[in-house]
Amino acid sequence: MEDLFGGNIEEKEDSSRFFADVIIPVPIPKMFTYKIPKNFRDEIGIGFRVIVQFGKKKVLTGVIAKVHQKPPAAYEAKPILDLLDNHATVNPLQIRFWAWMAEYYCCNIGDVMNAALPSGLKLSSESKIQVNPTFDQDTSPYPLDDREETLLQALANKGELSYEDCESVLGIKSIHPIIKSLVIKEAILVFEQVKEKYSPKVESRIRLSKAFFTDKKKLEKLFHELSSKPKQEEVLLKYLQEVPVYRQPELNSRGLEKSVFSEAGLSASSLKTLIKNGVLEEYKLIISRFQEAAPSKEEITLSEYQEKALVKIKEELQEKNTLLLHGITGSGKTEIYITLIKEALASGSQVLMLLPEIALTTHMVGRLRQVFGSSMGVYHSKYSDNERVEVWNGVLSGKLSFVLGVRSSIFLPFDSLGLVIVDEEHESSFKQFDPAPRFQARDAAIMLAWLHQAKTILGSATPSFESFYNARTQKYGYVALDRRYGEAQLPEYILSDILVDKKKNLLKLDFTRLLRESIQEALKNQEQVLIFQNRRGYSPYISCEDCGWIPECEHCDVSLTYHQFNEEMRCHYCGFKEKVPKTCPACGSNKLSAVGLGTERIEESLSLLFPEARVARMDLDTTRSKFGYQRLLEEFGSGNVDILVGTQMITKGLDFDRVTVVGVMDADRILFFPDFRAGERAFQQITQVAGRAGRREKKGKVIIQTRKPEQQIFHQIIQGDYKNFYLQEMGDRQRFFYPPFVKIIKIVTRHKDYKVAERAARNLHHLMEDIPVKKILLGPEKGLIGKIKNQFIFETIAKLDKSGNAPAQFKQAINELINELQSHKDFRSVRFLIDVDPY
DNA sequence: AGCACGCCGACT
DNA sequence: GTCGGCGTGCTC
Repeated sequence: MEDLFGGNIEEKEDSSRFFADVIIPVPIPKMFTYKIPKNFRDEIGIGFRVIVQFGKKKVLTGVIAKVHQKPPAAYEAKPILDLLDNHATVNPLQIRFWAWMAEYYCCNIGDVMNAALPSGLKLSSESKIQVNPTFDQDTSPYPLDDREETLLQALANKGELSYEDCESVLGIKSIHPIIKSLVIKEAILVFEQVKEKYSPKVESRIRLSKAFFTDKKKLEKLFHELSSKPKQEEVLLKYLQEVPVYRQPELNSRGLEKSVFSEAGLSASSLKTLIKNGVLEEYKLIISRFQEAAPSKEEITLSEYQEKALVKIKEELQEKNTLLLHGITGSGKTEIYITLIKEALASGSQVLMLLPEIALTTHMVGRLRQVFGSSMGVYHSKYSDNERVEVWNGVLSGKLSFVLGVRSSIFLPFDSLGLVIVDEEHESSFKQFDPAPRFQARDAAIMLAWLHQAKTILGSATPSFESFYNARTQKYGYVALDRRYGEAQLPEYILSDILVDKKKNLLKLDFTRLLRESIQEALKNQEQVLIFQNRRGYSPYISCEDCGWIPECEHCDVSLTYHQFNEEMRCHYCGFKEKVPKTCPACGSNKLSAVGLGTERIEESLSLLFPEARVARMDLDTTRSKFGYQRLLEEFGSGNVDILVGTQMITKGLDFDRVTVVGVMDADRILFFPDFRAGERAFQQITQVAGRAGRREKKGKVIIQTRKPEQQIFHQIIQGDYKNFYLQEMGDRQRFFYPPFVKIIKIVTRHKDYKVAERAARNLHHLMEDIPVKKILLGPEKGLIGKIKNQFIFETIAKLDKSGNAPAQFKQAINELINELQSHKDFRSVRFLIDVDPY
């Protein structure tokens, strides 16, 4: 039977699968429609990765979002070039999640795809060259120079060369001109080759060949022959010793790791000979990059107190989808998490647990690994791309049903989440600032859980005001753990007045007498000390004592931070660095001095004040390497370090019994930061770092250096009075319209020309005033940092009514306004960024 | 975002 | 005369 188009019924079956809307990893607010070639119409589906041509030159990996039959009206769709998968790499739930994120955070779905897929799952297209088949050197009108000849010769041998190959063939860096010239002379063709970036880890293994394995007589004969070749005999014996194939024949198929032979000091050439003679055979096995670890059988025993909390959590989750677990440091949240995770897994659900990046290398991972073994995937930003692809595939195949990860792990291909935990939910690092998508992983995780009909638990000792507010207004469930686990006692807080000590001349190298004496005593008792200062480098800036000159970044509107260890001044915004000048470039004076306090300088001061102590520093500069953070932690944990100086990093997960003194160098720096959230952050940071002090039998001491000890917030921190602090701050938040009472959307305008940036921002502000939504607009104001990377920055803040669809309406309107502005020639090169819930 | 097409200055 | 600067328009 034939249909109208002359195809038979079988073909009609896939007539609904002519076209596909494809997500392309480019910042364009659209999906693109491609034609599905006949030969994979039956296989293709949502979430499959495909190769498509995009534009004239680019070949990209796309993800199918929709399959349909509607041909695009305005253009001829290009065909999909290839199908990369025989299964969906991304599931339909994820596509919905991506679409939600693009809409909510005002970015392109391609941006979300870029953030979501590990780059190993996106293909790279590599430019390669081949000989032009129509080229004949003898008849060519163009003469070739030596280099071109060499390249053609190499090409004739190899068939094709990548640009890198060309570089190594010619031994020079700039091969582009040569390739260009050869293309013009029609000697070569350039083509794009797509290649899979992910490469599985393979292991060489050795096993006995089939002939010898099945025929024992043959083996005996072989040993007879080998008696004159002791080295080969040794190798074979080693194999039989390690793999007793005659007693357990099934072992032979897996064989033995090749490296075993070399590690045993056996001859590699004898092994080679045995392989050549067909006695042994070598094969490759794809192995996991992650070590196998068996889950422990240990029972988690909860204290009576924890047990009660657990019951309450389950009760609350009957009614509410999200729950705030407000547990002070050391209250035993981890055991409760473990119990809940185990139960969720036992019921067949998947579990995702998010941690801020700096907390992910610590105690918690080790503890969970102990319980869940290698059935738990870990997704960390310091993992290589191959490792990430393996976690992705592990989730996809169902091998990993529990993942512990940083904010980007919300993008893993879960299909049946039952529980999502966000620990340390107040941490600002859950918010991605740059690039798009500018998402808040905690909020996105709640959305993700909702898509899966899963439950979310937010855990923190110092909840974000948003979450606490949601708990108090009954939107979230709420369970508090306000007792420390075991016998650990709450630390004693002492405020130490910097100004008083300064007057009495007791302030030495920025340390008050109280703090110095406390450190001294701790050292005497062989105890450890933590010093917290949220500023890395030696000092925030250098200044000329005679004329007041301060070195500033050439590209940004900030002073350069002085790093003493390499005598450099660095910009923490763009990475610009410069040597410290010998004399002041403004007045020639040589009295240049470092002003202010950074971790490096504190480290130095401590070595001067306590020459017998072993001091270490933990900040971005000392933990850049993959294991830098872990190494420092181990050093400190093993007692090789007496005093640890650090930034935010030390407020997380350090769980050491010997810490009895915690010093906060400059509490005012946190408190007087110009931001409505400064108080909230100060409370969180000081409480968190204080939580590191004194855990078991001994009470810890927390010494806070400040110039304004009378501030009420200190007394609330000291009393652990989160609630009253919250209530008081919330009064201001409500009066002055700040979150969580309003929704904030920040619009950032950037341009290399100050005037253009300002005018664009003003224009946009004007246009925004007419959006028919109840709102308060602030700005445009020069950014906190007026210039970053040579781009001037202006910000406008919109405060919106949270309820109803005002935010959605507003976002849509802004997008239209931005489009309108950008079609104007003056503002074409202006960048507008929308940051939803910027925090 | 890239990348091609297109129109005006300093170089062989 | 050309190489190349980056303004602007488009990508299924």
